[in-house]
Amino acid sequence: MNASRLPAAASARAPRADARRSITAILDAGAECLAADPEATVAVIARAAGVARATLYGHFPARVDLVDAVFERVTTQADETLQTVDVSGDPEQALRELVASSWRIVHRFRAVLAVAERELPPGRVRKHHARHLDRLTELLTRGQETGAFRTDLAVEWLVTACFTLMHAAAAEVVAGRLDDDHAETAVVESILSVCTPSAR
Amino acid sequence: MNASRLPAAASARAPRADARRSITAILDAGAECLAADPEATVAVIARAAGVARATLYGHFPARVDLVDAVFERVTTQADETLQTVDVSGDPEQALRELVASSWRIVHRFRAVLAVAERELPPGRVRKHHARHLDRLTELLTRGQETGAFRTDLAVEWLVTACFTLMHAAAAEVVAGRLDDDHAETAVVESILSVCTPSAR
DNA sequence: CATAACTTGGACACGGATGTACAAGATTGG
DNA sequence: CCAATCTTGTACATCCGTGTCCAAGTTATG
Repeated sequence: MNASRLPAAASARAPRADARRSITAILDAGAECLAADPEATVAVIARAAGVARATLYGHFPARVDLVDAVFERVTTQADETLQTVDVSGDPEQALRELVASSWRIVHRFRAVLAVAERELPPGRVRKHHARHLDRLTELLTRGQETGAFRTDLAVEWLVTACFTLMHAAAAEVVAGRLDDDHAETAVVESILSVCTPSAR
Repeated sequence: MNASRLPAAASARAPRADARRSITAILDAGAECLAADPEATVAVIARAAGVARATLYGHFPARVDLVDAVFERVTTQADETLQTVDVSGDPEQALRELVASSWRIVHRFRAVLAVAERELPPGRVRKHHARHLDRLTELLTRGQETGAFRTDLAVEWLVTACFTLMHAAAAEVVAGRLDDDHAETAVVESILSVCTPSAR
């Protein structure tokens, strides 16, 4: 379905500089557009990328392929950013820092996650997301073992709670009901409260 | 657009028993279908209601009208259920009970909320939702005054956190990553941890 | 610079959802 | 029982997004 005029996937070799430029433009625009509107049209994304629709279809045979590529790219970039956070020290402090670094990213691409969840084959999402889940899971588990975090709730739930609260904080900022500074305090403190053993 | 053959909105007076039956059937099916799939088609909903598509359009001139009506109905029913919860006693205990009663409802209709948020004019959602927000806000405020709940975070944020955690728990149950009992414990305990002053 | 690789714009087929329009039949309610 | 009210099936007009196909123009690259 795509081997005639335009190089897609892993057909021949050495894509031209030309093509590479288009591809990254499309991927960038894709991330942007899908983040703003999960139902963004292929046509819209192409226009935003400053490229003809036909060109886009040349590189991504179907919408699904585009979404998948965008999703992969976004998660990869996020991963690179988050790898700079040191999570090996004091669990509580590490969680503070990880959350502070994560919540804006989590937010910026929540919509991309949503579209991926809806349009990609089952499992694909979790696979790409694994790194992030794992990082948090590991930290929380370690914290549970050292007694820094509560053990009466399952790690999986704690992970979910963390992500959820980050999303919520970000959404509130977008809605204008919370400013950046307060949001960061709120999300960090709330998450700590949830993960920490209650002294009540 | 709808005054010729079928009675819509508030046209003439006294709709026939016949019609009232259809309407409630449609509303029920609408809630059901939209809860299962936010993108449920008008045709699907009509079929589920055991009614012809034309009949549905007779009562709800456009998809939007249907969604609005379903949303209103759902929030109203939820409100009736939640009014049975006594929130005048000990704040902590009251919050426990309110959350326990709420999260299943929140869950059952989270998708309806989603569709309403996407298809209804801005503001419409918050208006219908006001009762629920208010109830929680009131309780939390009272608790802050009596010292039962933390005051270092704004009530608005605490409200958001509560709703968010309920949604999350519901979503986990749906995804099969959490069973009902554990979910209830998790959501109640987590919310309490967030709202309660930290003794750390 | 010549050739292969890439882009472009527009036309088109297709499917699915929305909303309109009727004419004929079934119910209801006074 | 009769007239107004409802329902139904079906057909149709529209719009919109996806994906395909080309022929002609551009651009990169050995």
